[in-house]
Amino acid sequence: MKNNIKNSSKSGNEPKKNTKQKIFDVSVDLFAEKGFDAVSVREIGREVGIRESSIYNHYQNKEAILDAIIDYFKDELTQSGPPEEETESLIDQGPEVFFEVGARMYIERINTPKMEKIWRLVSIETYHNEKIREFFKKTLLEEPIDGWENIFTIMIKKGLIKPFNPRTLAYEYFSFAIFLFFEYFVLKYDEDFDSFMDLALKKMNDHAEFLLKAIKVEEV
Amino acid sequence: MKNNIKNSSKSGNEPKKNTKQKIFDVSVDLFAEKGFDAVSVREIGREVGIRESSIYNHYQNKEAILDAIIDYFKDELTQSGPPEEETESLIDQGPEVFFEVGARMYIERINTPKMEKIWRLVSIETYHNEKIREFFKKTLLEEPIDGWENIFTIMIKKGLIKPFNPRTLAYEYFSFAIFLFFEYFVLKYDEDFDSFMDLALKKMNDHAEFLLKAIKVEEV
DNA sequence: GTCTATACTTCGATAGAC
DNA sequence: GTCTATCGAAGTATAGAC
Repeated sequence: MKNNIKNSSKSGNEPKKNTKQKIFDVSVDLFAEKGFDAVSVREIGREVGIRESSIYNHYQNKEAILDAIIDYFKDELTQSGPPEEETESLIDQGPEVFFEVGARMYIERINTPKMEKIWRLVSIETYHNEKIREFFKKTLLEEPIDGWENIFTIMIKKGLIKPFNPRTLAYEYFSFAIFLFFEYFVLKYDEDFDSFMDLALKKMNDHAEFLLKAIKVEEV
Repeated sequence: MKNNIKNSSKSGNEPKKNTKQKIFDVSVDLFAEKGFDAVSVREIGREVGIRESSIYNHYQNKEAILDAIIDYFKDELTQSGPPEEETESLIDQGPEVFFEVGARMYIERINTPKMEKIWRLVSIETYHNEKIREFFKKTLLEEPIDGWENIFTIMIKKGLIKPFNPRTLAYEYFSFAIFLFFEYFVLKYDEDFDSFMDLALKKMNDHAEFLLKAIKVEEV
């Protein structure tokens, strides 16, 4: 069944990769490297191995390719989202555990080379494209902030941390993640990184540890 | 003497604004609003009130206008830099005072509408232009981080704060400023802000207060 | 589904008259 | 220093043959 997705021809020849998929993948590469405006449809076609006019048999126009990429990005993020119901029980295991697991879950949203490139694309086109900007504001900033505010509220209720303003805590914690994204995807993308994810995870955990030391209720 | 800069004609007619200056100002407006690539030389000429070909009598090409803007930005930042020598004595007045004054000095680098627009321009073109990106990394990230590391080192030596890793503290403090810039200039620039500077100053001071509470040595 | 050919637009930049 | 006129390059997109 699954193979039918890749090749719908009856004779089942060698599994030639879907051209539409090729266009998608090539566009991710090029957009992430050069930015949307700096990539021409001709260039995409050249990399795929077809004429630019053939692109339009698969996507209505250049913008539609970008839209498809953003849709893919949204889907991947949604799927890798937090289980919701497990939040409470996870908190009960102590704030340290929660931050550790939370950061790992978040960073795992960049768990493939393709997703890492789309993160880059989103980061550098956030201003130039209003759809991306609104998506960034809502899904990558406001929703996480609300989520963390909620988590800190629970922690305070449970007496795990001192009663700071939970919204303040949410910003204190999460703004550091935004900074890490900006530092890596915008400022340092072309530099040598053995593994951004490992490094970011470590930095985020150090940050959480520092924050916790400041707000944790001492055990008696 | 100073007037000669504006109008070098002998007869001293009505003080007509320098065309080169007009091009500069119009370009700042347009680049900050739409981004460098999205603004054409024709559009700049139209706003200035001359043909696009006349632009080239004042600047060698479009890129040269951007370079001039960035140079202006650098000069303004350098001039408003910290006095260096007063750092130590300022620290002696207590960490609270230092953070307050430091944040104010920093935010005052966006003290004119023109500088605010160029901040925006820098923020949105940081990726697309390598000169801007290198400048951002060096002058707006690494140098301030080094500076704050130095300041925290002094504070620790003086016994004002607990002996955390000063570089960690520098990132804990300053990453929040980068986040504020990103949030404002990229994500929320088009929204209603009565005064970004007042709001950012307050947020930065709240952040400093929170940080201080965590690291300050209690007075005995 | 891919190709050739081409329409149409916009861009940065230059030449030369005034 | 500004204008008109124009060039060449590059871009998106479409029409129609195969």
